[in-house]
Formats: sequence, structure tokens, C-alpha cells
Amino acid sequence: MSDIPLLPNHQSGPKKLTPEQENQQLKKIIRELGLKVTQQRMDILRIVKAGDRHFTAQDIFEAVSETNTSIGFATVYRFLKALSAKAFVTEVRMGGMPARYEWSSQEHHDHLTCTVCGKVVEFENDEIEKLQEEVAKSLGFVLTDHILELFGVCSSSHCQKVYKSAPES
Amino acid sequence: MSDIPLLPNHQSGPKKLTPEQENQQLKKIIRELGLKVTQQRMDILRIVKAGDRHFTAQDIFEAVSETNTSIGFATVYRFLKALSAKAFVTEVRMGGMPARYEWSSQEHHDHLTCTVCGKVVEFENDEIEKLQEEVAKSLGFVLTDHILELFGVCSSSHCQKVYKSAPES
DNA sequence: ATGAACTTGAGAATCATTATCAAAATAATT
DNA sequence: AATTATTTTGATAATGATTCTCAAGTTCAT
Repeated sequence: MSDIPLLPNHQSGPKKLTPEQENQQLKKIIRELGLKVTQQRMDILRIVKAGDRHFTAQDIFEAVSETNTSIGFATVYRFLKALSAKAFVTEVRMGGMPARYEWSSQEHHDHLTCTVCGKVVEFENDEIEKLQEEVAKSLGFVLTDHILELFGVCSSSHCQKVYKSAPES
Repeated sequence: MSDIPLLPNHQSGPKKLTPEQENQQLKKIIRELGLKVTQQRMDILRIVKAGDRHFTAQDIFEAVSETNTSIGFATVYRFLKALSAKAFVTEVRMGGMPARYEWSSQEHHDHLTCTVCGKVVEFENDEIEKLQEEVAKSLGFVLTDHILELFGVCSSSHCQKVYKSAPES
């Protein structure tokens, strides 16, 4: 069950790995968490790593379910929690919506969300990061994490129109 | 029921108002929302305005319940939603915790939270604000709102100790 | 292979929030 | 002040995401 490519090959990755090499990588991560290697954890991890954007627990549940593995929500949540406890994934919860997760090895970035169409654009800004450090230090804190979410209206004519026609609600 | 000071007088406010003047102010706000003036809404509004920090819906429910007014959760949530729809209060939801609300007339500020003891420190930083505007503009967005939450460990010896003894979880 | 320890998943439980709807309150009109 | 159309309330049920429970299944060191 390891010679069938269950997921498309993302050629954008920095390194090309054989399926076996990838599996070793995944196992290593699981063991770093002090957990046993199971099929479910392998599958979750594969999907989280392969994706290049944001997932909900639901997304991951469905993606794993499409493979041969049966899985429960509890398992997804449990493992995602373990991953984010060790900062392998970033968990962002906002606005009463389901939590979004993403693999955190890639460059850190923040989000700019269009409040009309829901489009999410990522950005990074070193100056902002630096200022955050300074603020925390000036208040006697050691900064360990941050969430910066910008909200606005994107440039699409549809969203601009909606925005201008309902400026105060 | 208007001559008993139900809440401590916050002398830091920009203007001193008689109870009657305050009531007129509150009524005006409720009418601006296109809603009828009710005792419950007056009470909620009074508490939200009087407080200078963050409230949960639960806090507000309890505070109103301490007055003579009986109130239900639904009413609290409904009215807070109406207030935040017109930007009279700011609603912040994060990390699966209950939403926090605050009156938004005051200076804008962001939050720095100690992940050990839960202490919240407010700050404002014009430079960061300016950079946010620039980022949004450069991506073609009109910025309408943002959430910046910093997380760290505060300077108390207890929190520092906890932090250093468990550096990787 | 064996067994101790860890995992799983189905479903129950929880928690914040929202919806429902009959009864009560408001405000505009006599 | 009484009437009435409309809005609001609050008790309770419903929802939706997440977490808990625990018997049954799996992993892995021996």
C-alpha cells in the first residue's frame, strides 16, 4: 500500500523524496512527538504536509477518509493537537469558524482576508515582526507567538461594489 | 432606580455625565441601531460602556443579573451582535475561548497575553498600524479591520519559571 | 509470538452560541 | 389612558465544533 500514489506529487517542494523517504520523514516526526506510528497518523501527516494552504479538521477527516484508512474525528483532533503543541502545525481559530491548520515549516506568514468573498491572501512583513518583538520586550514579555489577521475588501469589482453599497453594516 | 450608583464611577472618563445624561446617551445609541429602548439593552450598554476592559457574554450576563433586571443569554448575545455589527463594540474570538467584547470608542489597542498566567496587557503601536495599511494596499485591499494578538510569557518569576521548565511543549 | 502500553473510533458530553416561539414590553395611534 | 401593531424577551431546544469515554484493536520492545 505504499506504491500507489494516493496524493498528487507537489513538484514545488524543495526536495524530491521517494515514497519511502517520505514515510521515514513522517515516522520521524511522529516519534519526535513521543507517539506510536499508526496508519492514521501517517495519513494525517501526509495530507497536512502535502497541502500548501489551510485545512480544517473536517477537510483532513475527509481527505483521510478518501484513502483506504478509516478514521474518526477524535483521532484527527487529537493528533492535530499534538502536532500544534510541538509547533509542527499552526492552529488558528477565529470568528467562531472551525479552526484552520497549516504546516508550519514554510515561511511564516500572516493573513489578509476579504470580508466579502472570503479570499485569503498571505503575506509576510519583517518590519511588523520586528516591531512586535520590540513591543513585547518593552512590556517585559518573552514573545512566543502571535496572530495577525487583517480584514478588508479585495480588489474584485464584485467585492468593491458590495462594500460600497453597504458601508455601515 | 436611577439614583443608586450601581457601578463605580470611572473618573477617568473624558466627560462627567449626570445619570440622566448618560441615559439619554445610551438611548441614542440604541435608536441608532434601529432598535427599541428596553431595560435590558440599557443595562447591557451601561455595563459595556462603563467597563474599561474585556468582557465575555457571560460576564455581561452576570453583571446585568446583579442589577434588578432579569435577563437571558439570548438577549445578551443578540444585542452584542447588533452593537458589533455597527462597530460600537469590538468582538474578538480566539482560541476556542468565549468571545471577548469591548467598547470600541476608546483608543484602538492590541493585546499581549501571557500564555502561563493569562494576564492581558494592552498596547498600541502606530508604526505597526501604518505598516498594516501599507501591506493591505499593496495587495489591492481596502483595510477595514485587524486582529493582532501577541502571545508570550510575562515577567513574573512564576511564569518565567514555568516557561523555562517546559520549554518545548 | 506475547503482553504492557498506547491508540482508535463510535458515540456521548461539553461549551459557546444561535434559533424558536409564546408571552411580555414598547411605541405609535386613538 | 386605552388600543394595537410591532418588536423584544427569555426559557428552552438546537446547533456546531471540539473533547471525552472506554471497550476493542494496534504497536513495539522483548
